[in-house]
Amino acid sequence: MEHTPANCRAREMISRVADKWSMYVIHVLAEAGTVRFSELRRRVDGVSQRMLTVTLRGLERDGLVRRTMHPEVPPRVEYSLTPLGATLREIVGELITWSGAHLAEVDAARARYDARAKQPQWATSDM
Amino acid sequence: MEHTPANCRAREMISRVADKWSMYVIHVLAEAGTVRFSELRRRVDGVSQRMLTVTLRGLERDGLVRRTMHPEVPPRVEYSLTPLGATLREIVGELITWSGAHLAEVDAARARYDARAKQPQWATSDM
DNA sequence: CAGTTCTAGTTACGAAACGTAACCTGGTCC
DNA sequence: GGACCAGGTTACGTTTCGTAACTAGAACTG
Repeated sequence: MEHTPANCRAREMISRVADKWSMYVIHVLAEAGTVRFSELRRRVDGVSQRMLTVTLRGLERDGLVRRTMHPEVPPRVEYSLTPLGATLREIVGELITWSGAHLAEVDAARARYDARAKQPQWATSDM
Repeated sequence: MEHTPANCRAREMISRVADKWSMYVIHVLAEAGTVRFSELRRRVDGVSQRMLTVTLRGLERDGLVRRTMHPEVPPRVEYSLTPLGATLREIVGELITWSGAHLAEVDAARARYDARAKQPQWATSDM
């Protein structure tokens, strides 16, 4: 895979989508279908109201998420994945599956790394 | 996919790996095989020295990247993907492919969104 | 023999992103 | 008339990030 224009732009796309919340939101929307803002906030554990707004705006702008506003009082706004978002969702799903599958290995690697980091220099690196 | 312990931790894993530079570095390492620090810096376009160091440390800690230091002067340090990193690489590759494939759609969606955003409220939403 | 060059970082500091908490809208309930 | 609802926005403090300067120690240069 060489440095074609497409994968140069890919870098930009990845920056856009590869942040903490975007993937999480896509995943939750994929699970839940159509969801209201506050329900989404409840499901995306740990997200702040501001970051959820910001993330959703970005995803909406990129055509990954559809935002439907019902002009009522109190307001009702529903979010769902667009077809485009659904295609990305599959990859996010794989990433989650991967995480589940390799969790133990990562934990082990971390433990090893941290143990080694605690050792001063003079510990012979006989690994 | 429910909220099992594994996919709860998956959230943590995603936060870890789903940042701008980690994916990019994994991708470049996958392409290049074994690479020295400065070569990597040249290939990962736009990364600062500090962020490359930080990113590599994180990936190394998680067992995704192997760091081999040759105690010479000037120092020589080589980085490569571990087998674990290689499995993740496949998903990153898919994400890049996706980006290339759907670039035009995303651009179009952005243009639409931005055009609409410029319109004041009184523009009837007859899309 | 003093000064420059090399790599792979680290440190200091300003800028940008992020999280927390308060406020806003305006119709309904008490 | 005050509290409440949902879905935000704004203000502000903290954490992260990017830029630039500095470090090591040997080798090469003048």
